[in-house]
Amino acid sequence: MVGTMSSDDTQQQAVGLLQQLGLKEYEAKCFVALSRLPKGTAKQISDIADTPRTRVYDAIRVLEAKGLVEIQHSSPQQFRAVSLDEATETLRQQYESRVDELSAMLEDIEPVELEEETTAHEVWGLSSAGSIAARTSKLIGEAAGEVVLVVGSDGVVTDALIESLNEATERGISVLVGTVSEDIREQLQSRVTDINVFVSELKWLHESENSESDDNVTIERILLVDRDTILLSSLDPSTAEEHAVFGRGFDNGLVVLTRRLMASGLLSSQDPGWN
Amino acid sequence: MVGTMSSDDTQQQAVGLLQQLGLKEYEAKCFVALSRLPKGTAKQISDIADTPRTRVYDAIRVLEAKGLVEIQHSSPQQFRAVSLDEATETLRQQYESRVDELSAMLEDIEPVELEEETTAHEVWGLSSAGSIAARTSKLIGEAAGEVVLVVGSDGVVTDALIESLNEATERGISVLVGTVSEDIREQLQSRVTDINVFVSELKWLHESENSESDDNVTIERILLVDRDTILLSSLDPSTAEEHAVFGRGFDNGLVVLTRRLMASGLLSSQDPGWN
DNA sequence: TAACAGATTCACTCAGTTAATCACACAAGG
DNA sequence: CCTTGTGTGATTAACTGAGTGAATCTGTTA
Repeated sequence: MVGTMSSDDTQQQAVGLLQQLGLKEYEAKCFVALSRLPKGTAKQISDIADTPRTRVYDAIRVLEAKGLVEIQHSSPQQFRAVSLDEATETLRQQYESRVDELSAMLEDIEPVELEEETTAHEVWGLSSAGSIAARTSKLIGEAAGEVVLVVGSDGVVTDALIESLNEATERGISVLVGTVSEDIREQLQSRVTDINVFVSELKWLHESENSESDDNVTIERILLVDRDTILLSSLDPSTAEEHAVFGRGFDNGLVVLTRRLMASGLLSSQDPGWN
Repeated sequence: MVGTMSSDDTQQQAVGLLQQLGLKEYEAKCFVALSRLPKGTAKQISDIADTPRTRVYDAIRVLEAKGLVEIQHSSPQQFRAVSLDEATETLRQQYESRVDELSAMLEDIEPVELEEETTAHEVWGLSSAGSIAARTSKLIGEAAGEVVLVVGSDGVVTDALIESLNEATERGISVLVGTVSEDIREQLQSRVTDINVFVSELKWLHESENSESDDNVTIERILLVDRDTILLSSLDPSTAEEHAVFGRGFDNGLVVLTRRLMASGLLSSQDPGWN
């Protein structure tokens, strides 16, 4: 049913998004309603937005304070939403400034006792596709000599990733990428210079894991940097979430395992029978 | 007391910002605490963050799902915040994608009944410095022939404004700007080509408004575009908020008033005795 | 002017969420 | 075996927001 969505559904989703962006339900509903009218009174908004008319005023007041709505102080009052461009720009700027402010503060605070031991042998878990992607780029950017990457789906191949890879090859880093499909292989080969991409036949990685146990989670990325840092993420089909483990240290168990794996994969790739 | 802030205050503010960015109090506190440590256990976090230890686990779980924290599944569990860069980047991207998605949806929805009458004689009010600035730029960008602007403080002179003005002069628009200080005048004259900037002696605009009534609000901007559109904003000293009125239509009362005002100001500016 | 209708504000109830505390199961070490 | 500390879950209290109706204000009409 993707692609076919009732206007009502879309509206509901927009309300949800607005709420995630910090608005209350009434505020979100009123704004969406106002976005559909050149201008409107409390009554009109109340009808369209399906909110108690008596609360429209509160909601609009908040929206006005946030710079999303303008008010005509007549009787009855008229309201109208600022243009879509202005609204998104306003929201964006508010958020940017908050993040910047926060960033500055945290930089100020950070200095506390820091007695660091060797981080070796540790394995950390992290979630959220966004932050895993960010970590991927960061690690590629920090590579000293070699990057080995296996991409499990085309969702991994973002502009940011391409950029990271190009930046790495320019630094003289050896970049070797394995993919699951010819499509992805071609795309990477053409967009990244001096890269070595091959289509992997690692069926045992992507096909149903034998029979029992794992409810067929799929490997999304494997990243091995300088043979001592590993990022491995998988896609949980039930929740559609991406989870990753991250390890560092040449003799970290996970790193060793993956290194062996990659080594065997690399050898196989030279093998004619390997495709 | 600005500039001198206890680490504790800063921490509290950071927590507040994080909450505005969508985190709960515990989540925010834990993240700030973790930002001060290379890594930490639930107990350490609980001590620093001043949150019940038994609730740290929940909070961290949420943070991990949002991509802000990574977890080492040992005993005891160890937690650590992703780097500041990664964190802000993650937050930024989440927000960006939401705004983009929202933008797309609202564009889809907007078409509802639109029977527009003449918008003349209406005066609209809007708040939020950010959105007033956005509106200012938008109006300058839409100018057909003439822009008259009075800036009441240097807070108005942003890069975005400079850009709008330059873009306007390049289109052949006549741009005339009045300022309150020689500083601002020089800055504008140097950064915008083909602009006419003068220092206004409009004391009656900026000085205490006579005696009673207004608790000395100050005029922040006056923008008159093509002699038929006006944006006038003032700064409320008690709340430090900027409020604006916006009117369109050649015979709109507010527009007429301002046009007369500007006209007299412009004439005076030619007058040697006017400074 | 009096009465009226709609517009607007305010105060209140109810429900869901979150903060805060507690009780308990579990593991490691003495 | 007891002690210490970790981790999970249940419970209560405080708060926030949704929803509703009464009170106030406005302009209009009889």
